[in-house]
Order: sequence, then C-alpha cells, then structure tokens
Amino acid sequence: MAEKKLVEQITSMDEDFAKWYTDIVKKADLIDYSSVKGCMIIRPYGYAIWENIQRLLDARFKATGHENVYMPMFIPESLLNKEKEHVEGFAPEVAWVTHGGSERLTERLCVRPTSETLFCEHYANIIRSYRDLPKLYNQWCSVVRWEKTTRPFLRSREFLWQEGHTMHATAEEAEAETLQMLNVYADFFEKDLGMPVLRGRKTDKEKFAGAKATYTVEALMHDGKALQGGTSHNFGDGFARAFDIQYLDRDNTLKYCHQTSWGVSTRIIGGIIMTHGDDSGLVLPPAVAPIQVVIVPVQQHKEGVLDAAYALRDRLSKVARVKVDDSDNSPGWKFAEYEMKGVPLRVEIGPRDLANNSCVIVRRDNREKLFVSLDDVEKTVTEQMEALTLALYEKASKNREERTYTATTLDELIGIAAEKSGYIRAMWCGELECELALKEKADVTSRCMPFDAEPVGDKCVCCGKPAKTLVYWGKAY
RNA sequence: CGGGGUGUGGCACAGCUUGGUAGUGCGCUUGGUUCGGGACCAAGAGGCCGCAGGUUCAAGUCCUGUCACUCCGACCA
Repeated sequence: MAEKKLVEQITSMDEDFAKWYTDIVKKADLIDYSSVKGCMIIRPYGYAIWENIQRLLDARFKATGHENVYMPMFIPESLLNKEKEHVEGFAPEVAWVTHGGSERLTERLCVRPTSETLFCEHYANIIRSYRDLPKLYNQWCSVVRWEKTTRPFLRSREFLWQEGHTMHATAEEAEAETLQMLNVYADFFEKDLGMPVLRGRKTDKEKFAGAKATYTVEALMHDGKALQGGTSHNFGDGFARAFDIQYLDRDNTLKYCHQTSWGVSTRIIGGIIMTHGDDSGLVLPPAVAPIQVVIVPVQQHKEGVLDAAYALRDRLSKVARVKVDDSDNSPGWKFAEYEMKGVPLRVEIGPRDLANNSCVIVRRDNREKLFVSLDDVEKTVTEQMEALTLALYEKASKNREERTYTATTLDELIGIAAEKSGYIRAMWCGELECELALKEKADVTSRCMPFDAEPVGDKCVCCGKPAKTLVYWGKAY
C-alpha cells in the first residue's frame, strides 16, 4: 500500500520524488548538508555503506589483477591541456588553485576532476618495454567538479569514487579489459545490490571526453529516470599519443599503448535509495547494509529479555552484522527508525518469545512477520537475507519491464516521452543531428545501446533513414 | 548568467495586510507512568526576528540598501 502511494506520487510530480529522496537521505542518517556549498558531509552510517561497497568492489578488482595506487589531487594546467578533447570536456567544471600561501603560483593547479592525465604522465615514465605491460592500476579518492546545481550523492561538487586506469600493449587487450570491468560492475550491481542493469555502449555525444568508446551499466530508478551506475572507457591510443607513452615491442619497434579507465562513485548510494527505497525510508541490500540485522528487545525492562537479546546477538554475529538496540526508546520508535535506515532484517524478542524459545523476524522489503524457533535462527537469517536481495532484484526488474516502451515513429516517441517515464526503445541512424532533435522534441537523451538488443525496426525513428542501432532513450539524472 | 521565492530558539513554520510585552509544533533537559508498530503527564532551558541604514513616541511588522540561501531554464559520475 505504501508503495502504491509512492508510485502515484512520483509519476504525478517530480518535485515530490525529489522531496522523498532528500528526506530519506537525511532521515536515514546518511549525510548532513555542509556549509561548504554544493558539498555534503557523509555521516558514519552513510560512510559505512560506502566502505562495504569499497570492500566488495576492491575484492573483485584484486581478483582481476588490479593494484591500488594514489595520485596527487592537483594537476598542473599544462598537464591537463595535453589532450584537447579531454580538457575541453572538463574545463567548464574544474576548480583551480591559484595561490600557495600568499604567493601567486606561476602555473595554476587544477583540483582533479578525474586523473587520466596524472596516470598518463606516470605511465609515460614507467613504461619502457612490452614486459612492463599491462599496467593495471586503480585509485580510491575524491574528485572535484564545480557543478552548478547539486543533489546529495547524485551530484555534488566533491565526491568519492574509484577510478581504474590501465595500459595495454594491444587494442584487443584494451577492449577486453574495458568489457571485463564493465561486467565486474554489472555483476556487482545485480548480485550484491539487487539492481538490474543494462549493459551497453554510449553514443559519441554521451561518451567520456577523450574516449574512443564508453560503455555503461544503466539502472532505472523508481521514477523512471535512468542512472548511469558505472562506466568503462576505451581510450584507444589517443592519450598515449598526446603523452608519448610508448613501449618497445618484441619486434624491436616502438608502439603506443592502449588505455582504459573505469569508475563508480558514491552516486551508487543514490541509486540504491532510488531503486529500492519506499515510503518508510531506505531499503538496503544486505551486502552493503552496515547493520544487516537489528535486534529490538520488547519490554526490555522485564527479567531476562535483554540477556536473551545479547545472547542472540552473539549467535547471529557469526553470520551477519548485528546490532542490539537497547536504548530506552519505545519498540515502535525503533521499528520506524531502522526501517528508515533500511536495515534488512529486524528481530524482535520479548517475554512471549522467551517462553516459546522463539523470536520474530521481520523483513524490511515486505514487512512480513516470521515466527521462528531460536534453534536454527542463524540459518533462517542467512536464508532471509539472500531471499531479500533476490526479491529486490525481482521487484526492480519488474519496474524496469513496466517502464520500458517501444517507439517506431517519431510521434509515437514524443507521445510516450510526454506521458510516461522510463526507457523508450527506438532505432537510430547514428547521426548526432537526430540525437539532438530528440532532445529538442521529446526531451530525451540516449542512455545506452545495449549489447544484446533486438532491433525494433530498420529505420531511424527520427529521420527515417536506414537505422544502425537500437537505442534506449530516456531521462537521466 | 535570466525569472521566482525565503531569511524569526537546534529543526519546521506562524506573526507582517492594519506597527504596541516573541508565538506554535517537533526536538532538548529533569521527574514519573509506559513499552509486541513512531506513548503520556508535569515542570524547565533556549531567540540582539539575516545584516545596515531610515520613518516613528514605538519596527519582526513600513521604506531603502545589502548579504545569504533556495527553486526553475544550458553542462555533468
């Protein structure tokens, strides 16, 4: 019932959805607004989610042979300027350091909006031979982009992310790396976060500044807008030529390296909120939930209740991240609070349970009460967490299916864009002109050209000329 | 950068039209009764009304200026 109300709200008014979102972000204790404009303070609970994301992704990066490094946060202007497309793409939103102490710097320093140039300079220094390749580096850091309008997690002037930067001997190897990392992201989204994603390529207009090809995993939010969850770029040898990154190959000739980069940011957290959240607040997939199980003692002043709660915590701690809330708030208060914070499972234990050797487990997503015996409570908790992730995935998939439309004519597309929110599948000729025209006429942008898409026609939905590819169009954050 | 809106205890606001003792709700403190879906009672603490001028016997309220924040139009993980 609560969900229905939400869906009505968000389809009727964007503003309500925005309010719902910012409410959750604050009430679930994820962030505070900072007095530094356009920046956010990530509170311990919000940061713990990010730490879990880091841990899970990092394990996948290590498993695919990547190493973590750290680069400076300042980029000399001359370095940034080396690759023309890149600097033009980022120039409007970089912050500059002009003074050191009271002295004006002879060369301005840019606060990194991304670190391609720094990695390139470093790679130019350390790569000499084919034996040095591939170089598979990743960096966890924050970057700064001077955005005009901001929203917590989705767009802030400083945000946390991870950026992988790799160098390869051949174009084929670089392409394989780009796709491998895209799949790493997709796997993380779908298995750990319960978020179904589209895997595909970005159009030239939407691709990263300086990239040869940009791949994306796109997730669809509650309100039918698309969120780019992760990106993976193949740079070809463009930067390598600009930065003179060459290696001596087996055949004793100098060759340019082929480069990739890929990243995900704290925006993911915004995506989780907007994919799984409901009217009662956040719903966290167990994999990233700081608290996976909260134990709420009922009538905790009564003999034995708190002790039973602590004993249960000690048992469950072996299979989950558990917290007992023994504060003197009323149980109803606690229920609401942990629902707001998205804790996947709530375990209630009170005098009645003590008598029955049982407890009550309530799942956050459907709020169904399970009366379970304490004998195999560990097993039940593990099962329910797995079931919860699966249920989140199913629900989000259903939402995506219901919000995916197909258009074969321009009028049809304009009509759908005006009335519905979601993906519109339509054929495209590949011309920028048509892409701009659709933005102008229907206010949609190309989100993704999925890898495994079935064509829905043979003519461009906009100009009617022979179509090259199927595009998922939509509105983005 | 163009158009609108708002500045009043920690938070959300009312009061301004028609000047006359600074208000409400939430939160906070203390004590008590409660506790299986956001409990209740009582007593408290906390505000140069964004800032600077002006009009007036008197300004949160009227006038002028100024600063800050915020929403909508072009770019972005």
